[in-house]
Amino acid sequence: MAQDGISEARKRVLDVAGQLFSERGYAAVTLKDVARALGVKQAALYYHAPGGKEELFIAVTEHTLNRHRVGLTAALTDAEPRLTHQLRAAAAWMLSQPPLDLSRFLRADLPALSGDNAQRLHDLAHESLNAPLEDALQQAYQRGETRRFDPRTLTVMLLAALNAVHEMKTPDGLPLEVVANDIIDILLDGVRR
Amino acid sequence: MAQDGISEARKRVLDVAGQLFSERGYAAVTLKDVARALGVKQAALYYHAPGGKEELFIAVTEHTLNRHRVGLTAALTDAEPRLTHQLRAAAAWMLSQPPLDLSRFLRADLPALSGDNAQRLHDLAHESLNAPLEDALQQAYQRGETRRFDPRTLTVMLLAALNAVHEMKTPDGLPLEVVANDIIDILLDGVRR
DNA sequence: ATTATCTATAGATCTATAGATAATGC
DNA sequence: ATTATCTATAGATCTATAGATAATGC
Repeated sequence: MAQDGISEARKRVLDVAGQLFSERGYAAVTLKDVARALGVKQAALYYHAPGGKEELFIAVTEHTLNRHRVGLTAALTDAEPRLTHQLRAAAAWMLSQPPLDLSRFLRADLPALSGDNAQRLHDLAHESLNAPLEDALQQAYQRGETRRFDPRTLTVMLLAALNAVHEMKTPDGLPLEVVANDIIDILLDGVRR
Repeated sequence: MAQDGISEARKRVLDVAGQLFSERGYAAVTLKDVARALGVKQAALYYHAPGGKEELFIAVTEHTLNRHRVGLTAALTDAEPRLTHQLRAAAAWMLSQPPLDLSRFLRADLPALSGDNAQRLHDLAHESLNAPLEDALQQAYQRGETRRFDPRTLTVMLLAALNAVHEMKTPDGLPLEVVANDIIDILLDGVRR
């Protein structure tokens, strides 16, 4: 067993449930769906989340958001300190993960939870996703790389656009990263001649 | 009764159910929720949609997407034929409507429907939302207003970003349209210095 | 003893159907 | 006759609980 108190079985539950919740959202995924994807019976999930579906969703979401906080922060700090490279690294990270529909998360998933839990996850999402990007944008501005703009708006756009790209799964054509780089080029350079 | 065979009661059902489905998605909205919002009993919905929840969702979605096709096309053609004005008009239209999370729609709502219906709604969504914007972008390119770029990617970004803006409901601060114009400025001009 | 599962089932919720009721329009 | 609702309820699904089982670790 791992020192940090997170067993193999638990990690697998969080990963598999995370994939499903991420894809279809809280309401559309039943505990039976999760159990089937894991190859266990539905009641077995109550061992890992005695509080039931809401507790499972919260644990899964915290797990996912913490992974994003670490991965996104690492991408931004490890990249060459120029906005283009940082955003490309951030985009590559986001595309390596299951799609994350923040809009649905805030508008549909969170309101289905108890007020306290909703607030906590809302804050964690902001801290894990928006904050690192806003900071990087802010610093790029201070380095003189950009004109004046609202980093909150650009961050929301970037997250929404990257999630949407996940959709354009390019069955045949160009790889996702090419499309992601297009997105960043547009955000940085625009399209006006 | 209206000539076009759409009664007042039916229109109200489509509007109210549309608001709910748009906000929380197919799975998260129960027929009881819709009925409560209408002030009727759940069984009454089977008069308007004898086929049940899926049929209701399909009617509602077709209603919503057709409204968008008309509204979006009108915004684009009525605006002065310059990309900035056209996109601002398109943004104003989208923000005047209930939020539309295309990502959730494609990834969570459609897969819950029968294959045929999913395909039809998928096509209608593209025809109503993406196609008008892609055409406008294409024409702007041909007028020489933009550099070369992929209109599909920019359209997906724009729709995702406008939906996300719906979220930043600016309890106190600046009105949504200001944020929407920021978005369009960034897409057209970028932020790089 | 702890971990991770199982079977069986209660209780709640949700979709859908059957049949009745009342108002309006021919 | 058509439109738009209602009450009552069957059947399916979903969440959650109780108690048993088997493997591993002390």
